[in-house]
Amino acid sequence: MSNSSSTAGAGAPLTTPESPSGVISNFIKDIISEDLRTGKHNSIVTRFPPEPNGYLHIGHAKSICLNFGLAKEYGGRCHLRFDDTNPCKEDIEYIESIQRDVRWLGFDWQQFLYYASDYYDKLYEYAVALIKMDKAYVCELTNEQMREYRGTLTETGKESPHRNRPVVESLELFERMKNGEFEDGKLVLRAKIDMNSPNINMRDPIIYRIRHTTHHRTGDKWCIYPMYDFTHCVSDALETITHSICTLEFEDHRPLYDWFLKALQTECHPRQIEFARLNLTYTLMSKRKLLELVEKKYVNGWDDPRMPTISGLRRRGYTPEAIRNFCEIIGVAKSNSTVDFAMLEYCVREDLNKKAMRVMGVLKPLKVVITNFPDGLVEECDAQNNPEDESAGTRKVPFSKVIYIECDDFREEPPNKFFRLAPGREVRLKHAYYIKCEAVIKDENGNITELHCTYDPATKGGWSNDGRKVQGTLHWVSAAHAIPCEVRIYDQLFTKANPDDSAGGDYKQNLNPDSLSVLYPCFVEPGLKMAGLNDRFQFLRQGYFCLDNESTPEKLVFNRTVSLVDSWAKLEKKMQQPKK
RNA sequence: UGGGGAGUCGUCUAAUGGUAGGACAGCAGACUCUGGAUCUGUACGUGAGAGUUCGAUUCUUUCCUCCCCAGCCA
Repeated sequence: MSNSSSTAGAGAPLTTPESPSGVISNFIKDIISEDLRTGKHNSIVTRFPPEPNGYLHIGHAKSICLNFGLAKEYGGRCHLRFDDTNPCKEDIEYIESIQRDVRWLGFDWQQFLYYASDYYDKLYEYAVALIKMDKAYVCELTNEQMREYRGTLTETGKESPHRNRPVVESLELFERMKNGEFEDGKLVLRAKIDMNSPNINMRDPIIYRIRHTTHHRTGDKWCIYPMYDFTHCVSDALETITHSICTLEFEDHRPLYDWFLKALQTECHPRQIEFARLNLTYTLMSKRKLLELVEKKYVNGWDDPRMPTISGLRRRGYTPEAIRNFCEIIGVAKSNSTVDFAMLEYCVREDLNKKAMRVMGVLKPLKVVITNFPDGLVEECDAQNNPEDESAGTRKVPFSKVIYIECDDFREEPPNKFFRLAPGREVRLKHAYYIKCEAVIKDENGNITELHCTYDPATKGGWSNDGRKVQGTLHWVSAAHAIPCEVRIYDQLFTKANPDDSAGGDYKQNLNPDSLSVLYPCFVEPGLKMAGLNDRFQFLRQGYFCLDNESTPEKLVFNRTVSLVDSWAKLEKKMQQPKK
């Protein structure tokens, strides 16, 4: 990897950061490296510009990692700027959540926190300047008329009758707009560009509209609000952004971005670069749809662990490291793409495997009585906390006559390759003893209620000194010491890889009715009493878990972040499938 | 049917005129007190055609497919 980057004497090592192996390049880095090499810029300034009208999701994480990551890698800076120009949809709650999420992801905007609304005065002045240059005018067309005049994709537009009104008239009208003399929608300020442009964005786009709405930051100071296209480029320029990175759908807006800045002759003229937004299988990235899921209670809030939101992933147990690594390995390009959800799961498993403390928890308990184990005796078994990390140490786990094992770990009639417990079969209890199933106890309906097993005292710790081998190792919890708790198992929120793929065109038809399963009582080893909200656990042989924020000391609630790779489940599924 | 983009293993993504590589997913095996992890092996791709060239994913050209744009949203 390092041998290919020996650029033949490119000659500006000062500004060309060493790509440490493992850092993946992309076309944006190529552009930046070139800009630095040629001296176009000495350092870079990027920005992450969310609109505070919803919670951040994993797609935003890609953008955050890109923008902040670029700044970090090239020794520049990245601004956090709220693009708050539409008070009808925005809210202070979102501003707070966005800051929390960006910070949690591990990024720091330092003192560079901005709001487009901070620029309202300047934006107004720039708009006036545009009018004075005869590059903008106040238009009285109604919404409907405006649409007619705009033309279509294949037909050019018509010029507004107000297009050539005198500058002074527009100036006066615009001031009166600002002063609140007109009701919503009555007048707009438009850029005077070209109604015949094949690019619809250039057909005299609206710059300002009237909205008698209280803004979450500026209150009632303004009743006119600038539109995105005007606001964004000006904000970028004011902040001396060097590279304005946005998603593909704004490609068509770039000529407009450049038109404004050229007309206004701003000192700084950032370069807009577009990349493909993230799509993930089995989930949605549309803010509108995520909002609908929240508002119509298909999920339990923005931080529902099934949501692809940062707050949902956090609650689910994902780590910032896992998400950052994910954003790194998926790459950045310009073609629309949909990343396999398995890639995200891979990242969280990889991270948690290194960090998570191993514990034992039984999700679907089956009672086992060790018939030859002394009544009342409690033994302490030594258990490794993390085989991947020696420094994590060991702990003691109590073992006694009555324990719980996993229902799935016993089969009265074991199928081929089932290595777990069955009548007459011997298995190992992790960290404890070999046990052998001697009897299956059932109720009057034939349901298994408990197992009677015997243990071999000579196998303490889980080893046999006679070379005898067992095929399976089970996790378990001592019944007398177990803590009952609730465990929430999550599955995909949607049943289809592309949730938008539905007959009626309604993604909600693809909602997975089994996306949440609540298990109770589950039993976990006693040490888990001390679990904290930031702890991550691997329930041995099951998956990674964390405490849910609804958990209380009286009733522990765990979320399953992700299951372990389960090759038995895979095998079993395959065996069940009819041979073709 | 105007304009703007994009087409590389199943999925992401490299290679910019010189061996099509990596990751995830898949398959097979080794190892293992987690059927985890780890390790090994394996299969799978340049949208199609024509041209330039010793040589094309890369350059030219024709075609095909997909995405975005007709908010007083961003």
